[in-house]
Amino acid sequence: MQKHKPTTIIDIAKALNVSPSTVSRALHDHPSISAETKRNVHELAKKFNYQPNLLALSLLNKKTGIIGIVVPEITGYFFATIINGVQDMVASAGYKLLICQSNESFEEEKKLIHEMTLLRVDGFLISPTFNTKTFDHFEKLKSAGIPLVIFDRDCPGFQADKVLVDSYHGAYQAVDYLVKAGCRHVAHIAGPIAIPTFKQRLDGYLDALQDNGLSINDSLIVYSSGFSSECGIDALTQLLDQNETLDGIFSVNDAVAIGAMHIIRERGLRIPQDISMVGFDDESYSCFFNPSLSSVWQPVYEVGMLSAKILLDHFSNSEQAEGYRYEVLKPELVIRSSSASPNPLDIPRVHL
Amino acid sequence: MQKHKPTTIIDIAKALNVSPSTVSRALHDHPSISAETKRNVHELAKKFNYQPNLLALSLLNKKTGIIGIVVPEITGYFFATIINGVQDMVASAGYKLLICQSNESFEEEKKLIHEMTLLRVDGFLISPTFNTKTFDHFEKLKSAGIPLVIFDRDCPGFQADKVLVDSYHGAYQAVDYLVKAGCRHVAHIAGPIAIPTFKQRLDGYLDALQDNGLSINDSLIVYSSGFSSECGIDALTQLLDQNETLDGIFSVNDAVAIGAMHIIRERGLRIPQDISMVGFDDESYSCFFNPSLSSVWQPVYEVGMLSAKILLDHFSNSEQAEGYRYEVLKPELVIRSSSASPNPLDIPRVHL
DNA sequence: CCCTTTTACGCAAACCTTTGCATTAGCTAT
DNA sequence: ATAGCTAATGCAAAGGTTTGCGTAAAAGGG
Repeated sequence: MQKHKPTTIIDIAKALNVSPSTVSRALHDHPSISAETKRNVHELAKKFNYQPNLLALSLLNKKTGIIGIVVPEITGYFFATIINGVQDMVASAGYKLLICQSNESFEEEKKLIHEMTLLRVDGFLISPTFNTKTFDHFEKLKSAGIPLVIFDRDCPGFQADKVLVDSYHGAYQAVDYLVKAGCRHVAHIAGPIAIPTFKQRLDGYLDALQDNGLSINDSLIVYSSGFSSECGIDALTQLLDQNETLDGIFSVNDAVAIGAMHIIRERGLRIPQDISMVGFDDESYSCFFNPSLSSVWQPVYEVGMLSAKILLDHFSNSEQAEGYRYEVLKPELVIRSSSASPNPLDIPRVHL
Repeated sequence: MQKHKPTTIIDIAKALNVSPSTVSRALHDHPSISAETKRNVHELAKKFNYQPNLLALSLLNKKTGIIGIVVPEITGYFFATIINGVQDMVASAGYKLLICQSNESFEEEKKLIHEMTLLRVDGFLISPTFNTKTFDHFEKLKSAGIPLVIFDRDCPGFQADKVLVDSYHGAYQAVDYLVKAGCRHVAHIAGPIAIPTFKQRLDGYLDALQDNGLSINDSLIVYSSGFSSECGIDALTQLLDQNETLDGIFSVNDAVAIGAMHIIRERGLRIPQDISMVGFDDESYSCFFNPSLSSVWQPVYEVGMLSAKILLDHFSNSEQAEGYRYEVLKPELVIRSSSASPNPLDIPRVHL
């Protein structure tokens, strides 16, 4: 494995006894280069397998063509699909994507952003950690003139372009549906309400109950310590041990819902006859559970596409339109068989 | 959003009336710089918020500190977890990761590798497309002296460092278990056998049957057109429509198995009483199905860690040990309740 | 007081490419 | 013949950093 150093424009220039500038111009088909020189250059470039050094170019142009994306995790349908949306959008504009995971660590997030700044990425797409309460590291980007778009998770008080999903609306739909389907004692497995997204889901739950004339029972709200199925197990164990009357559950996400369903079955209860269940996220496997899990679908791919689009707009229209974009996409309730039908005569509409 | 250009070492030099070299040395704590100068430089660097330009450095050192990883997809537990393993390993060595998806497209794979070469990534981790039959683009990397490690999917005939999982062994275990549990008519939902991984799973299936003295029934082998749950639905519909006797299924992966289980239930058959099921991959949700899905777990995270480690070794020991590393990791059968217990008295061991 | 070290720093090259501004030669038009 | 033009190319700077080597001044030794 002989390590040739890559051919440069200078190598070609020497071999042809011309200057590097001539070679550069020939390769770019500059009009003031003779046809013969061009031919020679192209020929030699092919022969030596010349590849332009993008580093040198980036240094010169002060742009790398790389977009940095920071997500809390890539495992899981949600962020992976957002990344797909981003990828597809930026690739079509000739940009490359540098993907990093913060693993929900604020320190990691700061470090990653810093490192990517050193690499001179042209812009950022960021979905902040749940532990991101201060935004100095984002402000730094703004004052350095590096465009950024926040997606999926809001940063209250921080001004920037944002692409979010209307969690409140999704939650409201889900709970409203449960109530209209006959549930009178709907519980909520909530996420940490310090986080806007989960506060919104809780609010949607509360408002939907109240708008339907149901009173709120605080002991039907249980807070999950995390977002894995194991947390769902814990949450539901806690809930059932309270012995409250209970005929419906709105879960903060599908993974948790699945853990919860496991416990429901284990206690000999039936879904949806005894307890209806609605999740959030519409994971790819949710429709294959038994019973298939009703869930709130989010336009994840679109979030990715739109975020990327907004970022790309910064590159082309440098004349920064005043103000920041604030886009809120609508989720959609997908009804399957884990929740009772509103009209007992209806057969549940099963989505695959 | 005023776009300051970033401070350079030259700005500091001018402000202090010294040469850039002095600033550089001061920042690197070079011994031949006076304590006072160092103090001044550091002070000003902090004040101006100086950030070294990694592009210039990369250009100089001919290394970027970036590792390129090309995977067929990032959606899904398998590759996402491998990436986690890689990430953790390379981060500890100070490398950054450029993640790209080929979407199982050979052309895309070639294009991505080419582009990443232009960006001068220091090395590659590649899991080839199912459509990658020729390896010229890999050979190019080798002859350019760029180290690469192939993982998860083998490239027959191409010499390189490889980290693979022993699919044959996993499949053999699964089918051997099904037979010992009493299944006499074990079907296999196979992947495309043009791909070594799936050929191995098929071979494991065949050998396990024969070693147990069972004959092979070709109509019990059905080929799935893909790897999603929808494909499992198709495959099993086809299988059941043949009306063959059938009491066990070994599926090419969990997603397909889940689609298959859906159909089994729909036809009024019971799992595992009528048909036992074992999948492959041990997805994170598999243990929450009803019944929970037995599966072959693969050491995914370890594949990532080891692949990255081997690549990193190339950077430190440039004195290339002769020959290529060829690592084959062992998968492990995880028995849950979708498969009958070997001894009817045993209660199935349920893994969470 | 002079020679030798040491201390502290500057110069310039190297990494690779692009591009505005010469520069050269050959031609045309006057 | 000569100014003016065009065609084809070269020069050099710029982008930011590191580093071997050279050098000045100060310090030390005899």
